[in-house]
Amino acid sequence: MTFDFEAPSSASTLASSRLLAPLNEEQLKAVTLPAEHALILAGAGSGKTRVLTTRIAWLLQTGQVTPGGILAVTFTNKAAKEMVVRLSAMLPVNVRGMWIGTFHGLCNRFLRAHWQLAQLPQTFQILDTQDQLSAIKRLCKQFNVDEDRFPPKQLQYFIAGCKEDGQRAADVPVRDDETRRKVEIYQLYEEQCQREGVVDFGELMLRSYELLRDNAHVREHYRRRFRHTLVDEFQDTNKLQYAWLKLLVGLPGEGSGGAILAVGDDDQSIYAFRGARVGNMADFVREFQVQHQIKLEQNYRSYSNILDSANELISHNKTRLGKTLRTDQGAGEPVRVVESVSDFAEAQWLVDEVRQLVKQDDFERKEIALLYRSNAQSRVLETALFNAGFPYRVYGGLRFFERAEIKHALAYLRLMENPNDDTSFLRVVNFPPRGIGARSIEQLQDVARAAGCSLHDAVSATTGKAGANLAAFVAMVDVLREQTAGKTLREIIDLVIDKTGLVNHYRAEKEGADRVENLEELVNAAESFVTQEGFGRSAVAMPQGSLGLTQSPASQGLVGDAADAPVDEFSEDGVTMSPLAAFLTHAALEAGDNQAQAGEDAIQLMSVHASKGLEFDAVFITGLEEGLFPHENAMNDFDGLEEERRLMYVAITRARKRLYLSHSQTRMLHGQTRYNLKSRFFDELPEHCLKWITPKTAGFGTGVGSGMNAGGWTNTPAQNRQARPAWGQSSLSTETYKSPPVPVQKAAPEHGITAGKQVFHTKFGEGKVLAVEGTGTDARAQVNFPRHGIKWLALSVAKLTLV
DNA sequence: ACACGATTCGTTTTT
DNA sequence: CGAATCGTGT
Repeated sequence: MTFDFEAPSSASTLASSRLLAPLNEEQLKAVTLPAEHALILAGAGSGKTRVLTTRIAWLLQTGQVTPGGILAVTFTNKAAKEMVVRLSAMLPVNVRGMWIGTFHGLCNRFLRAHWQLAQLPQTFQILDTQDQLSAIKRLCKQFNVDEDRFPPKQLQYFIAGCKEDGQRAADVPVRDDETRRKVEIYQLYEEQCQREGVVDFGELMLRSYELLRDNAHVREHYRRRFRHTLVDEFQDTNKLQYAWLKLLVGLPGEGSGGAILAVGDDDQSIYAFRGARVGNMADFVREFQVQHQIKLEQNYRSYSNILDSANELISHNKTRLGKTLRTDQGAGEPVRVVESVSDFAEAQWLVDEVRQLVKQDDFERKEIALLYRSNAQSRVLETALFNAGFPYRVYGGLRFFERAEIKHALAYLRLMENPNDDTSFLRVVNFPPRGIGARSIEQLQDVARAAGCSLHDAVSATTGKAGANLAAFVAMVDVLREQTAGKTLREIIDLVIDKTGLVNHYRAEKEGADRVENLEELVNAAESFVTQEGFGRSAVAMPQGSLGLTQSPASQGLVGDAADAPVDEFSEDGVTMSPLAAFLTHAALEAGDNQAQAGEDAIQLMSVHASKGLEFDAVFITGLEEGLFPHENAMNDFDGLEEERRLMYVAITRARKRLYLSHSQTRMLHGQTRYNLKSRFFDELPEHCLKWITPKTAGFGTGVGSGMNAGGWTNTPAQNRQARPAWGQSSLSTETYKSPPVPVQKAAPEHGITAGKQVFHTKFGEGKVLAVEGTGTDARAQVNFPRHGIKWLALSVAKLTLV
């Protein structure tokens, strides 16, 4: 094996070979690429993180770069943290010198260092999604925006979308009145944020982008510094993030920039709905004239029945770069396919199967995942698991720093840092209640508006009893600020939650025990944030010179930055962050875990989206039905179905040993029973990898009523409680281990319209019935008309005739 | 200011 | 069906 890097010392050759030994040929090639732009197409389970971290380690080990020359970008804090952990396990390097973090974390770091250039207050605060929404609502009220015509949620979506595309209000093309108004509001929102000294997530990116765009010397500084930029999950980057990378590194011919190593998998692009642009991969190859493209197709996770299923499914997508996973692990068990009569039955069956997995097959509970397309589906599963006494853990709820009581406490802390933060001001000005009602606040807002100042500054100009109460509130915050000067973070937070009356307020509430506990937990979180400082801080701008390059040019120890330009904007001011400021940033950028269920060995429940990047010994993909998965709402945009298929691909490739695919004939949705066809994805899987293990019972009449069916599961009372239409005798096969017959009669028969049938509509013409739901006058049918698309039609209204 | 009925509206989500 | 929000009444 030959390496084309500069002659290393014998010691580092040894060390390198130790690093490189566990790699396969593809991985090795990727890790030891020359310092040029490269794209790694890393299939699921192909050792992507290993390549990324080994690449960094190898670059350092062979002396090609110093820690300061490394920039590694990820999407989640978890991924960033994992990279740091694995890297430090690989070699004793100063991880601190490197910039490893999320896009937003790194942008925050930029803006903290260059707050003046970015025209931000030094103490700017970060709005999370909730804060942003409430800021928009407030704005709408102030400017009398019709909230029916312009729902705040939609405005939020609009603004975030603009920023993801790198557009300021002035850049948005206006086609119609509605857009014009939205853009106006966007502009007003921007002004409000600027006045209050707050930035939302999109703004962190956009402001950082503009900073680089508009300041050539800053841009040059970073381009010279970062010799190697590594981007994880590149398929998830949006337009702005890619533009940011282009500025930060520079296109070929633009001089001093380093090399980008982008790692991604177009088949796992499942975030187009929030602005991700898979096209960035192709653009990257073109614009950076990428000469090195490597596919990692060796999978170390799953048996081939699982992998072949994934391969076959994804091959139905038209727009892909093309990639086929392979494994040496042998076929393994077949993929099991299960059909249930109802979502309750499905849940019950899952519970029984899980029990068997644990009892007989020695699966650990935490190695079993139940996946679903939408979070609403977790409820039935939870109920069944709960009744069976199984410990389980649901991902995707409120996270720690998003809880109301925590946000209240943080709002006080933020006000101490930045009194102009009106969002925080309004959150706690009357919480706990201190006699400042809506009337007083309106009055205050009028004053603030007239004076063009923050609510905090307007207080002194407010008179009367309201004025006195407000003055008292402001005084309290001011006193807290003074009292906590020089105190430790723990002491500060202790003092705040006590003196503001937060803890007492929740103590007095009958349901408040959890909230008190959470507030105490906040104190602990602060404590460990301070003591662990230096670990897991990758996404956070940290105090005291950890931002090497932001030191003044005269100072020593700039890593990886030999030729330093005299840039006086790089003041040390942005670097000296108080522990409190750092903690607030941490809270905003890292919302924390959602309640860890006591670290128990528990079954894992999560949406397919949330499962990306994880793996389990056994995976159940539930609710594989038309309309649900693929989701009906996804069928509107043209890439919708393909993204659903990628989602399914992600789900399948989570499984190591055993995979179950489950669908149900009926499902409760919005309080109504829906009759669904099984997902089209079943037709896209290789027959020989599958095994149908649901007995093909004769529909509801016998299968449910008999209490026990051929599959061996017992019906619960819950199932029997379910109202059910009278089913026509269906001629379902009773064979157990065979492919299922084509979708059978699955609709209430009274109108004769059933899923799968061809119907005729006077206006839309001929179409195929996809689903039928409801009964009597509520009955609706979902019909796919070739010319007019998929429509829901009320059977009592629409004239549908069977063809 | 708050509590309680009425109503509305239901993908996916990280930062 | 169930949550989250809304509006009215005390």
